Amino acid sequence: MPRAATSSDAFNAVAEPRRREILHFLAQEERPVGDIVTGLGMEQPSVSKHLKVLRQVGLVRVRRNGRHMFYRTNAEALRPVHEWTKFFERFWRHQLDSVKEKAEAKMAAKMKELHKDRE
Amino acid sequence: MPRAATSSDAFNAVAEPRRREILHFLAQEERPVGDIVTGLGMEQPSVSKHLKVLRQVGLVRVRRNGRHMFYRTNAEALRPVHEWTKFFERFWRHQLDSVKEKAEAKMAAKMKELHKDRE
DNA sequence: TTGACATATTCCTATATAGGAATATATTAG
DNA sequence: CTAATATATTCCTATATAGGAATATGTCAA
Repeated sequence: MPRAATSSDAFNAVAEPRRREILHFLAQEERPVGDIVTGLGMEQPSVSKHLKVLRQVGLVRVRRNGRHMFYRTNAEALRPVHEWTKFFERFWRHQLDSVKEKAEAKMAAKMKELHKDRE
Repeated sequence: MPRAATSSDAFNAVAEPRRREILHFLAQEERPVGDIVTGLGMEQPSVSKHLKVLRQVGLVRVRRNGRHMFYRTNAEALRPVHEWTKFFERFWRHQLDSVKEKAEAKMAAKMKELHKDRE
């Protein structure tokens, strides 16, 4: 069995760095494809293909205006990814705490040694 | 060019649902491979392969104890994913706000109509 | 209608899977 | 040492890419 399709869900779609760049670029305001091409320095067919994947998983919305297609990021579709990682937040917080504790213990040991010298 | 390797970074590694299950399972405490196999109902070779990918991107740490390999999730390695999605949080918040505003506008229109009837 | 512009699609190829089956390696118990 | 247990690796195959090149589709302007 091969890997799940890039267009199967947000997790797979954002695994590609180029697509993350595009989502960032389209986060603030809608933009035509040409702006993405020049703005991010990618090939036009490549951008169109990435946009297709992003559209399939609902990460971008499109609106046509004449010959221009205006794309914009649909942030809502990123929530599942954010929520999933959020669950682990408390764990890395704890990890950081224990690193901090170790550093403090080390410092305390050093202070103690300095005291010894004075005795 | 094919897709970037699953072992190239956390984004690619967590695109696979099975690997996300494993990370969740190993978040609270370290466990031997056998526990993952029975706990999540996956094939043993499959679990070993997924663990290898997770190890390569630093998402899990291992410790040997006799014939058992104890794996645990290294949540810290998920921070880049969390931080990247966090940037979009304000956008989906705004989206929700505008939905809310529309709902409130609708409600206001209804109230106004009721008032009209009384006149 | 014809050209010019904007975007999408098709064709091509090398490559990295995920899972299943079989086997290899490592470690301990007796 | 040998058997048993725990985990890892190898071999296999179908499949979905990402990017490059070429081309198709769609829409407007004159």
